[in-house]
Amino acid sequence: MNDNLKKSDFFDKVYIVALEIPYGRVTTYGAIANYLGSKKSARVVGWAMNASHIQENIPAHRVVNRTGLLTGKKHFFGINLMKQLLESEGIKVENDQVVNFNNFFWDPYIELQ
DNA sequence: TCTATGACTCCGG
DNA sequence: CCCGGAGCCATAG
Repeated sequence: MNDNLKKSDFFDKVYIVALEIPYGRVTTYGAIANYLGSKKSARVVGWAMNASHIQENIPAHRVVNRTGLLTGKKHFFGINLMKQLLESEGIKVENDQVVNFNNFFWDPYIELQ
């Protein structure tokens, strides 16, 4: 039926966009939601990230909230894992927040067009 | 079916 | 940006 296809559609898109995030760059839940056409569905993007553990190679650590705060860090195995992953990519994280976030921000709506 | 929840965001102060 | 309040939408129970 078309409903099972429809159900995985949004999550699948989120995963695709997440995989398109370049190394050493970060984006926001709202940016992904906006790219998918539902700017208001930022929380759902968070849900997709929460369920992204079923998928492999999903760089969920590159997705932060609009201020660059690592709101999802507690959902990683280690509390410092998200920070470590970002810093390993050259992104400075201080007090659970990305330093110079605007400089690393990658907007799929603009980059992917 | 309905209610509650949340890895969010926008708005006004 | 900080703070409090409201809106949004898919999932879980």
